[in-house]
Amino acid sequence: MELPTPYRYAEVLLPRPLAYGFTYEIPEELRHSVRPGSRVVVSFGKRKLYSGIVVKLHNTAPENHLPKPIVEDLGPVVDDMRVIRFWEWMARYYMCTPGEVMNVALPSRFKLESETRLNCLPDPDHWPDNLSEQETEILLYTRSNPDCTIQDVVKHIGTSAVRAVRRLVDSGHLIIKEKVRHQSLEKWIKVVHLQSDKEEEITQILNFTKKSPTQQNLILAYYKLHSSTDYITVERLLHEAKAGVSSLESLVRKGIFQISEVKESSLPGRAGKAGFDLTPAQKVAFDQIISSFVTGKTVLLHGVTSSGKTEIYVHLLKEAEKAGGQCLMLVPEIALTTQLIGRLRQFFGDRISLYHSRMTDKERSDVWESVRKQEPGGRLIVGARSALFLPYCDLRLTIIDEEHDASYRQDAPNPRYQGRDAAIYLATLYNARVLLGSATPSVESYFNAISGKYTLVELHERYEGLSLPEVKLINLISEKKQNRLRGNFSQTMLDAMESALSRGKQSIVFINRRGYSPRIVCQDCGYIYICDHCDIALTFHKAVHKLKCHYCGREKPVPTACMVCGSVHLELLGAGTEQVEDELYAYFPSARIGRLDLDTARSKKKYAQLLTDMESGNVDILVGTQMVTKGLNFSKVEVVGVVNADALLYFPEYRAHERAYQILEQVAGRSGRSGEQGKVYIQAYNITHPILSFVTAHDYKAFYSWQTEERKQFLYPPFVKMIQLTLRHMDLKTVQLAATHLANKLKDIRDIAVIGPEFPPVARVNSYYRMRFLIKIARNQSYLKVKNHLWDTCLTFFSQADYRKIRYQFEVDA
DNA sequence: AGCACGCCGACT
DNA sequence: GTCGGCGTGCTC
Repeated sequence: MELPTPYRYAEVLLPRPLAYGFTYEIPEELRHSVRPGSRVVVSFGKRKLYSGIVVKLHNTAPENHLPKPIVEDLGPVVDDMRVIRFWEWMARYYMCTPGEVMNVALPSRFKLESETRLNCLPDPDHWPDNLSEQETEILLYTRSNPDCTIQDVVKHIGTSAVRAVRRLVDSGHLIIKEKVRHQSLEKWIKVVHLQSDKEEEITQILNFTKKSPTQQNLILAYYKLHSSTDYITVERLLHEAKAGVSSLESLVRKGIFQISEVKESSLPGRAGKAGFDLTPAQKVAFDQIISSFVTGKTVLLHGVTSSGKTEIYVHLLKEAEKAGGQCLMLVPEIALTTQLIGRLRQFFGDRISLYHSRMTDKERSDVWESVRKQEPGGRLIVGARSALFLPYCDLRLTIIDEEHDASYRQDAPNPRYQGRDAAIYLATLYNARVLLGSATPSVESYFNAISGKYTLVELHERYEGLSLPEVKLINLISEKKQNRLRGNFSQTMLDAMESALSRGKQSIVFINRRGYSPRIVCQDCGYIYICDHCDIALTFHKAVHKLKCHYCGREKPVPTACMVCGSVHLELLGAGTEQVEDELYAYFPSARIGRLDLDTARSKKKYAQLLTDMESGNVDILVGTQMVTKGLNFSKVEVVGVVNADALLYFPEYRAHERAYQILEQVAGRSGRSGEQGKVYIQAYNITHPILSFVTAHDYKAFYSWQTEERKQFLYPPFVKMIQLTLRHMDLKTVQLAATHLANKLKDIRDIAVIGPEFPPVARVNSYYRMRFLIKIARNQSYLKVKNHLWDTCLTFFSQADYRKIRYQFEVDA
């Protein structure tokens, strides 16, 4: 039993974009249990109940108002206050509110919001006579649907019901109450035991079940599992014996098996496979990492594709596990569903837990609890960027795989943060070690390594003496002149794929666009079909026979004639994955072709199937977008083809070249992962672009110095800090006017350079016109000071009546 | 962000 | 008069 706290008040963080926590009074009877990290139910506003998190206890009574009492204590969800400090840091650094951070941090199971329930007076005799028709209707509805919500009434009667409901509530004819649902947080697992009085020999038990082979399988599977694990779950046993529930149930009825439910937290973790040896090169890198960790410095591991970075991670995790504490391994979202997890499971069994947004909320809150309580499954976490928010108590190692990957950045909604950078800050809170790994490090991280802030560890050798793939550039202009183009492919590339196919090898074809064709143009009047809500051409999708907008997701039917001039001569311009796939079917009729893009990967099942088929060699050619560049290892891939490199190189964005280099080098790295050297063919109209020569030579350092030169000259990160401010509104004139006026205000802020306002490449998205500013801040200026100043300026500016309806957002470290 | 409240124009 | 639309400001 804990002693009552001497504190009367609690600062409670609510899941709303409010600038700060609110003060509530802790009632006498809750003083022994409420503490920082507790989840409490509080009333907020007129009648709503929310669950919030206590961030602080104190005795300072609020000056201007009487605090409301805490209604209920739901127990702790955070034990270590560094978790809350991390939220507060993120809100400050990325310019949003702590409530918004908390909102993404907590699994929704922890976020309660009350619903208003309506009930009428049961006896119609007490209803007044002067009711309007609508009021009667509402009372009748609530009588037959007790505990209904206002939304239910609205659905039945219409929006106009809201006011009538309020009148009925005021006159006391409708009773409202607030209801919050509570759910148990403990995960229960069904475990199978052999009945205690049936400890006889296996042969004897098998005798009981002579007549049923499935039941015999179950018993054999039980003995098999029993020797290797401490407990046997129903799920596992059925899977192992390939049996159904019914046969297990009849064994229970016969009194052979017993099934009990236990809390998952009470189970010991299952063991994994024993270790393996690192290659000499990997061992050298491993030792360098360890010795840098001793000094506390962050390490950047730059290892070429297929150099075995994962093996090093596994060894580090093993060491860390032995030492105790918690480890976090961050990976890009997409890599989670693939082979990496399988490999980690091999070594760590169930002791490693996953955490990502595709999990169910139940699964997520289970992991949350096991991390908070440091249970066996809460020590090794592999997750996407959201795993940063788990309630660590003893974080000692953070590994960030593919640290350059753009998906570490969350760009909507708030908090808009860079997961890699936030992970580094999180690690400093816990004094944990950090390892960043990549074959194509981000310019920022490499800059930090060169300047001595990080330790640079390099792995130049590919695993098992493989050589890096040979890259050939194909000049599309000269191929065209020599009549060596077939559709989107040069003959050279097709020949290479043909040759691979004939020897049972696989090919990967990369094209940076999904759909069939990114534009439909009328050949007579030149009209291009664009989205009604965005300033962008619609993409033709053949599989679903629709035009799709890749910005807002809206779909339109495919036109048969031009909507402007009526001409039927509509032409498809440009190529996407669907078209390339179709073409390949024509060129290689016997080949098995798979397609991997957002459209085919949307279903988890299909995606997994595609990967399995690729692994087992049931697919000969894989066509895909950037998805094929991320964390996929297929040993039989010999040829990688890039259909059109130009499409990557000319984006009006300072990171475009970096991204292009990363994508090309990563996709090239998919080839030649076992035995023979891989071959990469890159088609382009301009083959003289420097990026292409860096990729051909696999020369990251040359790319880096070329790129930093460019950034230094034009003042881009890492040479300056940069914040992007975007304004949006449905009306073009309104945004333009506001942006011009805001520009004047921003001019007055010292120590910053403001570029803009400018229209982004796509000015209108989802019916909103956007204008943006780039704000550059010298590295030696106080970033926080400038941000505060910016924040205040915008707050005052946008509170003016004329601009109140303009939405604005900051992207820090844009 | 919700959500209530209050002001104002349209219509029975 | 009453209904519904919308702009404004507060929430411990």
